[in-house]
Amino acid sequence: MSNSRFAISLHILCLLKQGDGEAQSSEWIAGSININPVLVRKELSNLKKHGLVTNKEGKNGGSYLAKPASKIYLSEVYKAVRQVSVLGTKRTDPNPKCKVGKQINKHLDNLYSEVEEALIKKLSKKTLAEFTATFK
Amino acid sequence: MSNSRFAISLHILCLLKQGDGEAQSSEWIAGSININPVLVRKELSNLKKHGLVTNKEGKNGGSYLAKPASKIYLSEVYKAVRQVSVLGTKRTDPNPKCKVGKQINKHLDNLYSEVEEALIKKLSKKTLAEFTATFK
DNA sequence: TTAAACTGTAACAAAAATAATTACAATTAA
DNA sequence: TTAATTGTAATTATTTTTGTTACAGTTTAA
Repeated sequence: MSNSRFAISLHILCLLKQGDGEAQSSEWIAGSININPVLVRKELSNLKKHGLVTNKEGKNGGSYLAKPASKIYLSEVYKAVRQVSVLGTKRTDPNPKCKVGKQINKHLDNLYSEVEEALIKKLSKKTLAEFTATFK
Repeated sequence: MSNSRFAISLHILCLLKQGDGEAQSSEWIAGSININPVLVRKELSNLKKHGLVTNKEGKNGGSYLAKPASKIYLSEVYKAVRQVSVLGTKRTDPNPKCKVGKQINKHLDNLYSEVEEALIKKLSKKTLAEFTATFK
């Protein structure tokens, strides 16, 4: 993952937690993260799809957490933004005529799954509430 | 990490292990991975810097493992190619005028370190020999 | 009932990261 | 001394990521 979706989503969630139930606009959120509001809306839409946020359209609309911060595990955030494997992907396929080339992808996939599992396990031990608790 | 350096490096190491001490040329390696030989040479140069491979220049030159595959931990491969944090990086800095924006990077860094530690721990449990052992 | 403040999303453009290519000097074996 | 190889710089091409523009749809409230 070399994009910044995890960081952006977590930042959004921190702001919503801090907002304490009040609807926060994507414009305001974008201002804190310092990115384009459209990107924020895209991430919000994704977080919504994964059940982490809810929102209101229209005037005075905005977003807020869909459940208490103490019930949001960081592993959920990871799963929501996850696209490719932790250890990267290759664009071209290896040479199937080579013994190693032919089999390596399968073995890499297995390895990546194991590693990702460990990562998710780690993230599932921390909640959004715990993460934000250390903010002074 | 959304580039494919880990996969490429591991692929190289598998080929060298299979090559059983004989020098393998970057051209041949590139053919198995199906990428440009110059990229292979760059990765080899990096793996060499990290003490995982050795090579011979000149005619009949090429690369081979610097130590037994049973002594090469996958965590070493990860550390050799690691550039940015597992969970991604953001290009722009958050707004320092915002309470959350001001502090989040520090907290993200801590979180990333913890997660990466878990990942490395996982990878340090598997050697190159074990990884290649399952290749038929 | 209409204007203002929002979200949602598509389409396109810009910027950055990644990979490929070309070129050639340096090294070594035979 | 020639052929096969590494090492590496410079350039180009491709892909991914991010930003921008535009506008339709929703909701509130004057």
